[in-house]
Amino acid sequence: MRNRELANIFNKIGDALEFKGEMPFKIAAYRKAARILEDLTEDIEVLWKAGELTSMPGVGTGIAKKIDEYLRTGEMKKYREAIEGIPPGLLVLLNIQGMGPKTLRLAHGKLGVKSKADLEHVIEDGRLARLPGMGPKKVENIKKGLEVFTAEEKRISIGIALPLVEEIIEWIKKAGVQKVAPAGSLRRMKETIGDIDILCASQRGSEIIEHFTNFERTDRVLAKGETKGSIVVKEGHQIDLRVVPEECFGAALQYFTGSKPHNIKLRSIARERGLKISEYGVFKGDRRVAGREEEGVYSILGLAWIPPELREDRGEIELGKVPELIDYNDIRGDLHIHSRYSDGANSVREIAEFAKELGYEYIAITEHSKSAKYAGGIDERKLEAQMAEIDRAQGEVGIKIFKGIELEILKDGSLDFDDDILENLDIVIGAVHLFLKQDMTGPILRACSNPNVDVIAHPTGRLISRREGYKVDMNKVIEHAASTNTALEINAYYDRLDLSDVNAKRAKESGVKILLGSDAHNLGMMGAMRFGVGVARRAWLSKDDVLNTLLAAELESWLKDRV
DNA sequence: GCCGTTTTCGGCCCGACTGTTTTCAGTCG
Repeated sequence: MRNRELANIFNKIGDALEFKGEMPFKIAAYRKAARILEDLTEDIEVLWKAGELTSMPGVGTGIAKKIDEYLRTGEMKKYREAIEGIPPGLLVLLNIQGMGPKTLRLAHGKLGVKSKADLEHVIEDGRLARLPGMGPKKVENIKKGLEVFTAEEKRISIGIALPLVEEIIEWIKKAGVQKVAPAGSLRRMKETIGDIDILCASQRGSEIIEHFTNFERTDRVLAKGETKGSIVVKEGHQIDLRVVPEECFGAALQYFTGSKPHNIKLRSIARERGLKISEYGVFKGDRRVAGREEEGVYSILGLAWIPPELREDRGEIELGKVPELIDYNDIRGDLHIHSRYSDGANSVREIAEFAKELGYEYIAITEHSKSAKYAGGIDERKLEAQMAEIDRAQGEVGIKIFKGIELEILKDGSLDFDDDILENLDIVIGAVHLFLKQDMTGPILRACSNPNVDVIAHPTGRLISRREGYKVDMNKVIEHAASTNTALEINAYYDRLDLSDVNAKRAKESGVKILLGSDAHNLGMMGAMRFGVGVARRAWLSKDDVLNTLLAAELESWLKDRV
């Protein structure tokens, strides 16, 4: 897949043209093309070979020609021209808060700034502040931006952000407000979150914000006004709170939830209808015609309310009706859990009892197998012993416990246990934890072909913002999983969330069943299931696409009959 | 650069904030 490669190039063209002061709409067109490529679930080369590049809205003849040129020759003349004369390392400075294209061009043109080091230098010696239009405050801002920039790329996993936000929302409620809600990418349940946005309805703006900034783990207060406050908590994450009047809450929630492309499309629909949308409402002339409720914003545009997880401008607006999405309450059980037998912290019985508390009808215990030495993988004898314990716990707790294994897929695609062992298990989850440096496509395909392997766990092996994952051709895996009726897992552990939403969407479209597994190693981690559900919703999955929404008996027969 | 049966040209989403200005440009979300 060269989608991302091309997206990067178009983004860089956007940056370069912006720096050079090119027409804003041209720049927007390149950025839009980049985004389309990032979101594209199909391989761009497939569309290219089929001559269907311009079938993507946002890709016209100009962009299509450039994609074609690049895929044919590995080069793009426009890109070369765009970055011509711009020192490498200059454009990344556009990512500094407070540093836009105009300021950067000024600093480059007048002071010869070519790098971050140069920039720091002209800040220190005061030359930047003396440029026309600049001043001490602006420079101070850029200086602050530089501090963050150094520690850049610290998007937070949804698994960290959501509990933190819930805690802060509880705190805000103590100031006596009713309506408080997360917004932004957190509300859209994106796998990682940049800024954390919270919205609240009240007439007492400054009072609420004062209270907000006194949150117990506040490290620094960045801003404190009547409608907006901004803090950095001790863990280093920035949280923004906005306070709007009650009658604007729906419009503001819609507005701050985004995504940006989704909102842009809504506003152009509004414009066609002679309406104007802002965070204060939908207006016909000066008259507010919607804005108290989020639903109203959509309905006045002739649209049904769209779940936040879908708001990415990936066709959800044109769809005209709300697709049935899976809900957390549809989940009847967790089928990827580790106990003390391998590297988990709890006994089978403790897990079963906790699962019952969560309202589950069933679970599966899936230890690591023997080659996973680092995780205390179990051998055949220990597996045998565990089966007896599972039978006992099942009788005592009164919840269906499937006997499973998270089976190591080895270098050559062979499996850690023999088939006669696997045949006696209810569920076998094939997984790669070793040989992370090599291309694991072949081994995974071979594992799918084994009729005893029901599921492939965390198929790419990525760890969000820590590890890219092993090499694997997901197109091939999805295709083969579809033909062997092997399920693919959305691993709900917040560092994995693998399959990603994009891959899961593609898998669904190919007819592959999805399993949601917490991969829990202690009771607390079982709660991660909700993050997995978030990914599933972003992937447009319905209840029918996900295996652990089935009743125990239905699941059992799926596992037996799937080949 | 993209787009369109009211347009093949002339539009393209919107508002706040900030700091630098004496009326507005730049940046951000």
